[in-house]
Amino acid sequence: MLPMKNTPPSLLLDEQLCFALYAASRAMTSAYRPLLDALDLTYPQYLVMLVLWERDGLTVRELGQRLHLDSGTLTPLLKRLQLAGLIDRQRRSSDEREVEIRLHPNGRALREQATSIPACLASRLCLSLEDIQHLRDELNRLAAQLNHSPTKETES
Amino acid sequence: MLPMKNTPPSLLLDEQLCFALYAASRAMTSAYRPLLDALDLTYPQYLVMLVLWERDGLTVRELGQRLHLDSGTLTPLLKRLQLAGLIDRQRRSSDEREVEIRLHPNGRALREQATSIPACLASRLCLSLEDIQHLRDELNRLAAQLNHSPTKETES
DNA sequence: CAAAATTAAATTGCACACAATTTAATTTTG
DNA sequence: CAAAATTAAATTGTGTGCAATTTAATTTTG
Repeated sequence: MLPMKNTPPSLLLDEQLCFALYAASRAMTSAYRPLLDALDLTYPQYLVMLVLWERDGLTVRELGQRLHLDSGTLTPLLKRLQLAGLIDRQRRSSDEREVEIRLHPNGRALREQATSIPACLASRLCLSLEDIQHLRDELNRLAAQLNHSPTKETES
Repeated sequence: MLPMKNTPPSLLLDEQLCFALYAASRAMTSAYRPLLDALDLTYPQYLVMLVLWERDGLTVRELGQRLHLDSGTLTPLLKRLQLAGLIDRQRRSSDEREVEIRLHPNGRALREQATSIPACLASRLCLSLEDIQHLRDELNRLAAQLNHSPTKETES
């Protein structure tokens, strides 16, 4: 009775969820850029600052767990934040392998200038707060699915 | 009567739509990686091939419009695809400014090996096809919103 | 306790993204 | 038609992402 519409997955670009994600993510980063330029931050640097404003004194490893980034990405990024005078990096005396990241006063103060950014972006989406939250939750579920079911299970 | 829940946008990482997008997009790319490794393609290279499999003989500019990428990204990527023997690049005689990208037989043949990839990925999402399509459409609307309302309008 | 295994950062190398500039070809305009 | 403006790629430079390796510190184990 119902229209049998079982279209198999195609190779058409515009039908790919992956491309919609890729394009939307880059569009979002581009939308942040002019706002972050005013704070002299890149988008990934902004994410690091969000984490540190929530909880200061994390290690590189803990930052990486929060953002799903490894030391190959974080180490040079954090060096740039340090050079900009926003953070401090120092080895933990309790475990010299770990590097603790702490906010400098400048970095803590920068938070004030960032408070208006989320609302500024949200206003451009033409979506209700509920829709935004729902979309965010869907994306988080999606990422969790992808991260928790790797192609090759590491057989125990 | 209804619970007044008008939470203002916060700076908490886990409440940001932008981070959900950023994380989901990278998780998606990581999920493609093992499948694309078998074809010796990176994810952006795969997107270029998707476009060319749909319509051959586009210029760098047309490819860029389709993927929202500029020549700074595409030129070296296309050189690598050419080096891999998948495409051919040559100036248009009708307009020597333009470079036309054409599939090599190898590049055309690679399509067969790619046909199973979308279904393979879709199966990992634990979402119905309808849900996937709906999410894709929402993301496309979101990207369109962000791309069509730049922060600084270029005053005509 | 010393050798082996593990762990955390850093480093190296490659491939994007993207702003800004350059080069070359075409189109517009005075 | 020639100079000016525009356009398309390429180039240059910076900053991610991420795999793979290296270095140094800690933990585990025989």
